[in-house]
Amino acid sequence: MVRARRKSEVDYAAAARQWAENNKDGRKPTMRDVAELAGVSKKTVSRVINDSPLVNEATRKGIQGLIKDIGYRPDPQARGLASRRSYLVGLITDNPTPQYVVNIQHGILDVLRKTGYELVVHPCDRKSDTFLDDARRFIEVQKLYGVILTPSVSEDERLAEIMRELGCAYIRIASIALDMERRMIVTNDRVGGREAAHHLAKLGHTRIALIAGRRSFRSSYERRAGFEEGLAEHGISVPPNYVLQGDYTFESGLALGSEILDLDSPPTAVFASNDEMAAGVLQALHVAGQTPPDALSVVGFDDFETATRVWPRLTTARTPARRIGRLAAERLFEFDDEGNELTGENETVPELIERDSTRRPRKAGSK
Amino acid sequence: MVRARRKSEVDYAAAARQWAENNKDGRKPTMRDVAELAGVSKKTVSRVINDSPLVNEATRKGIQGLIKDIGYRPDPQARGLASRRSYLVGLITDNPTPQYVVNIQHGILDVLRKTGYELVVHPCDRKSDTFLDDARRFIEVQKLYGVILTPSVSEDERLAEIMRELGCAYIRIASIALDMERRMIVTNDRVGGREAAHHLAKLGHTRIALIAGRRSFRSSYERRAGFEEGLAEHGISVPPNYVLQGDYTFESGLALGSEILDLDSPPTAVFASNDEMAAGVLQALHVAGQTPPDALSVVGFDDFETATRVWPRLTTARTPARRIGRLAAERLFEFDDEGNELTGENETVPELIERDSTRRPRKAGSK
DNA sequence: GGTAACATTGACACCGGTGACATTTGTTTC
DNA sequence: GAAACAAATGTCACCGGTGTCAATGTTACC
Repeated sequence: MVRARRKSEVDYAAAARQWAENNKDGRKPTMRDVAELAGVSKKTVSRVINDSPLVNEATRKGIQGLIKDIGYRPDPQARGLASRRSYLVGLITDNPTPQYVVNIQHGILDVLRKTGYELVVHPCDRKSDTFLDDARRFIEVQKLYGVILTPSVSEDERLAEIMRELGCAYIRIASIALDMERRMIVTNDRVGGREAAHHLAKLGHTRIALIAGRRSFRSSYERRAGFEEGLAEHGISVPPNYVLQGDYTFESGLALGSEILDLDSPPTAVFASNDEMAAGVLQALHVAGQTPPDALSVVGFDDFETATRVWPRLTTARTPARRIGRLAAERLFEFDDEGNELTGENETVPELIERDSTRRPRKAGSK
Repeated sequence: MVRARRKSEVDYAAAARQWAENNKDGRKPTMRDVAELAGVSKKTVSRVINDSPLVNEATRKGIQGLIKDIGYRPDPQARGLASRRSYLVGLITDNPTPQYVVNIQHGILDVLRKTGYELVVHPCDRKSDTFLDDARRFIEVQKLYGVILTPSVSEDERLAEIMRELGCAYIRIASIALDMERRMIVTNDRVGGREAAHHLAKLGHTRIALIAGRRSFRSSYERRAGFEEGLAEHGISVPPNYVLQGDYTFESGLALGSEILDLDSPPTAVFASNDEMAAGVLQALHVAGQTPPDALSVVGFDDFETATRVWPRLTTARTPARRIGRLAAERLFEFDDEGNELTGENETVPELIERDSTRRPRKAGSK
């Protein structure tokens, strides 16, 4: 029972003091320093910082204390070089909405901060013909621990294939499950579209237009499908001339907004597939001297900053971007290629936020 | 003259072919592979990839070709470990405006992409009491090549002192020169404030309110000072009850906007120290059922996305964030502790963008 | 022809860790 | 009390480069 004494002549606290004295010049301690002070081999220290179970409890405690006292930090480069990995997480994005990207970043960093990993950002252009090569090089050269992908790059199968080939853990954020569960965070945009539809239907709208998002984004399809499904439940459908093709930019919303106004029999409401386009529609109305929501109810999607900056403030389906980032990062760290159960959530569902950009239609019994 | 032949029996192209054949299993080549194929020592290869002048021209060309052919990429970890540095650039921010941050990031990456360096992002909270320690650890542990600091962390002298102490190159982005020229990118916000003032004065405004930005941001002071200076040139001054203290957030603009409306004798124009607050003021007007710019002219600052999303679109002084990021990164790479001349620009000047949120005041002869 | 000066290259330890495997010590089993 | 085993720790080469300094071959100059 009482063992411990074998070598615990070593007084870790004293060792720490000794270091403080002998190191007036402020050299950063290395693993070797720790090992010498503790009277053990580097390997044992290595085991301690890597939480190996093969270490005596007393030794572990002592070394941990020593490490703390002298402020030792393992060098990620050296660690990475020896173990052929790195302590970097990549974020590959090509999303046009800055607010989305920043929120995702914050969410990821919420998790990374506790881990000692760092986030390397990598915006890219999916249309560039060097896109795949660039991404591969990035991942390979940096030996990334893992990568988080946002729409629309997250939807690129060729990229996913590369990740697999390189054996790099990755999490894809997308609006449907494109991959094995452990590799996905799904933002259920379809539900968001449905909610938006219900909202407008309940208000009494029947003549409803739809502005679709950029074709290369799967969310564009999901949001639309959800919306049409939702309307269908109320026996409403969107006629072809009420379906407009946008690209998720404010400018497209602006242009399409005025197109809507010019229609022979304009709708009483529009669902724009994101806030930026919804903001564009609102602006088109203003430019035309009309007053939303009286002239036209507008529903957006995302609830990023823009939604509350415009007037009237947007009714919109919220995409909890920061939370999505957090989930993605958490999942990355419990990433598991052995196929064990994963614990965390992996789906977010948009919540409809009702604000001022929607109201009952005029004709259908507005007050 | 004709030497070259000494050892150039080595056929680099053949060596490359040989590699392709013997490496069916797709191992990543290392410097050693290159060296062996080229029939030289690792050190010589090292010299080639580091552009050392101590290499024979023919040898250099040959090795460069070989490197390209077999797709060799030096390992940044190994390189960094040996030379006690890294190929990472840090971006430390605490700016509340996502659009600013993303644009700065893009600007930096525009430059980094050509270099092989990667960008590690590090938002922080200047008010946290571990802020300085966290930053120090980040820089020290990652051995950052350099760091770019944005307002307001860029204005923290204690942080700058740490950077110097760690011998880490850094660039501070701020609205005045707080440091040696080679360490600064100055965004001349004062001029922006002045331009805004001239604009309003020329329109005929005399009763002008001012919403100041967050006190902890130097830009807040500069924008205000510039604005007041500009007005002074027209013999106008801002009375104390027209000066309101905001914090650069939309919400503060919203709240202060309604305060302005409640004033006994309201101004005919407001200068909000950034677009977010200006957007808040516009919204306050809308909420109160008033119509800008007739009711009140509003000038913002920054010209980020928000400026064009709101209605009326903001007249504002543009902060070229992406360009600022670019300049900062360029400067970082020509950073020079020897005090040689620096070539690049290190100041940006805001440009006033006139849009729809300003017009002549009613009383003073509006049409 | 001898040698100094240069241009070019190489040898080798080392950066700070980890992996694979060996060793030591204490405990159990029979 | 020897064998067998488990727990705890150590040894040593190696990850893929760079720094330092020495070695080599050439050319220049007297």
